Amino acid sequence: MGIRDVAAAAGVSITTVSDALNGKGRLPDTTRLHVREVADRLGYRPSAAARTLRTGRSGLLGLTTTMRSTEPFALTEFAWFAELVRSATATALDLGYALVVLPASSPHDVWGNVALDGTIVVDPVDDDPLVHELLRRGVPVVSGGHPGSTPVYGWVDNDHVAAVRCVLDHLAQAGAGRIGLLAASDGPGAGKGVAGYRAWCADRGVPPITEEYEARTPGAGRAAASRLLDREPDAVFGLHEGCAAELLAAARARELRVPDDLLLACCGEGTDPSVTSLSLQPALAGAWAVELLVGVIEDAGAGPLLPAQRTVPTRLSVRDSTTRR
Amino acid sequence: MGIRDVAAAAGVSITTVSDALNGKGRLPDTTRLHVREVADRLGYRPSAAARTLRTGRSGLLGLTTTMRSTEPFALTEFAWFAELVRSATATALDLGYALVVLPASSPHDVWGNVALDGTIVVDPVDDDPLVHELLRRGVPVVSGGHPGSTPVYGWVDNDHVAAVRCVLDHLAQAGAGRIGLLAASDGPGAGKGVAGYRAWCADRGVPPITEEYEARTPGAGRAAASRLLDREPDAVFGLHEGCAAELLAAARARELRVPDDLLLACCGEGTDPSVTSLSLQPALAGAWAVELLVGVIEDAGAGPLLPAQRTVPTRLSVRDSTTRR
DNA sequence: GGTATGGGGGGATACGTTTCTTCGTAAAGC
DNA sequence: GCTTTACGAAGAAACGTATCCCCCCATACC
Repeated sequence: MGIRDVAAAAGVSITTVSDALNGKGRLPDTTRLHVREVADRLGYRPSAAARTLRTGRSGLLGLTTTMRSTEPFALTEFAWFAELVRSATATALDLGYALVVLPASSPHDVWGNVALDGTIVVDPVDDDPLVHELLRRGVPVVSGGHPGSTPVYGWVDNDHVAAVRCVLDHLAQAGAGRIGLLAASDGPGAGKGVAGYRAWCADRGVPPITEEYEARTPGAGRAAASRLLDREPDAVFGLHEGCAAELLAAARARELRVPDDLLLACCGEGTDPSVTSLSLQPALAGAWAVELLVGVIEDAGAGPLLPAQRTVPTRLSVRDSTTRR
Repeated sequence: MGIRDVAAAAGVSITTVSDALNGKGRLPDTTRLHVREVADRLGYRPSAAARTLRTGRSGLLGLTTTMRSTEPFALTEFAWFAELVRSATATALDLGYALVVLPASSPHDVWGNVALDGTIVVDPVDDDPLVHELLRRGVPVVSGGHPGSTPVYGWVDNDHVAAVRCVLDHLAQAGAGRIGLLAASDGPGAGKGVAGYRAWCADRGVPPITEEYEARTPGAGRAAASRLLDREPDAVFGLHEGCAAELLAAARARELRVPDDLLLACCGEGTDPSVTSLSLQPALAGAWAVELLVGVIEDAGAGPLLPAQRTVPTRLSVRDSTTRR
């Protein structure tokens, strides 16, 4: 059931059918309508594969991230990533594309088996080999998070330093004197977040109090949270999702009340509605990354466009955990 | 940079290159290695589009669900659906497929532009037109949730009646006498869930106490929860995600303590770690749906297989909200 | 009468694979 | 010496679309 059959049934040529169905060429409306009617009657559906082969466009965008184990999602930032993917999917669909989530590497060669018009790489490693491979194939790449030295067509990212400063300022204003930081050393933006914290401390002339842990190691978060509280801060800031839960548990264990004895704030999408949290707005990041990517794809050839960059704003939700009664 | 160039560079025929790269045909290892070496040196990558056109297989699975507005996810069951998608994606990748999430309908004809080897339809409507269209195209369909009268190749579903009974038994055992039910009337399995509840009540000879609301309407959940508590139950069961939060809020508003004055349990993925909840195990549902679908795809032609069905078990996590001190 | 003009439509090719079929040659079996 | 067998490899036909380019026929214009 190809375009040929439609052409035969309608008594016209293949060219005419293609033009009629795609609104191209110069055809009288009568012909156009006739062809469409015949195509409908036959239940004809054009082959996506053939169209892709011919035009070189598949309408498919890839989305990937560095991942632990075979899971396609980074567990450290599950809520953040899930929301980013949801938003990216919706935006892609709005623009006429479909989005497929792929692992950075897999036993089967999935990357080789799917034709991609472009790809979003979330948190690429430095000089990401996957990105280089994609660019070599001519697949445009936009990154989520600063791409480092990896050359890409564009990227979206939060201003991590400003974000950290925002939270710290808020804690200070709420009366905190000794602010501790808990971070997952392998979390996204960890380096910049910690650096921003140290810079802020240096500005104020206060000593930094930080503990880090590997998110992959079970129990490491709990232990680090406990170590942090050992150092007797009057406020704590969790740089990554999950930090809040660990800190709350550790505080409860030593009978510290939040916010009375300890102020608590964290980055992340705030599953706990009582904890002050700084949203990184993953929905915006996902949507903008897709918009950037589609822009690159559709403007291909329109001059040597510099890598476009967009900074995703953060949003601080002040809640009970930093509101002294 | 096609297979032709590789053939020319290696001094062999196209057939030989194809066979060498795909491990088919009868070729001495020397030839195979030589061809592969040349292909590598040239940086040759086979065209997924051409392969798809020729073989009729794209390695792509679709996943869709009935949705409100243009969002590709049903918001009522966000955590449930997100986890199902995550698990389905991972399983598909393990089996060598990629998964693309599509809306049931969209302004752009995305369904027509992507070649799918099969599709999972989550919570299809009765006699789903999308499913019929897919089947007409020859795309195998597996459904998540009972397909009703829609003909599909297989489905996965929870045993909603048993699930409800399980929770009610638990509440009764925990000392509940008057158990109220809160349900989103447009939630998945709502009909069966409520029916199961009524049946359970009938068995015991106790009057059912139910309130329903439309999840789409803002504030409806809060109002329904309040109405339910007006009827003075000593335990409440929220059939859908979000019910727990509404019920907790309503209980707090009238100074009922949980679990002392009111036992609380709900279905859902339990974002609140203090609420007893019955997980529908969306990860299992997603994985099994993919396995079923891939089975259908790869056994195509191996006899007229009856629709395969798998029942996803539920798991009750008993927590503080139903544990009397 | 000859030639622009423009609407309407068809032929043929290319996109890059996979695979069916065929072909030659050399060793082995009778 | 002649037929089987097996091996190694190539030719060529699809798969279904989009599109470049050309052709034909009126009408209109000089």
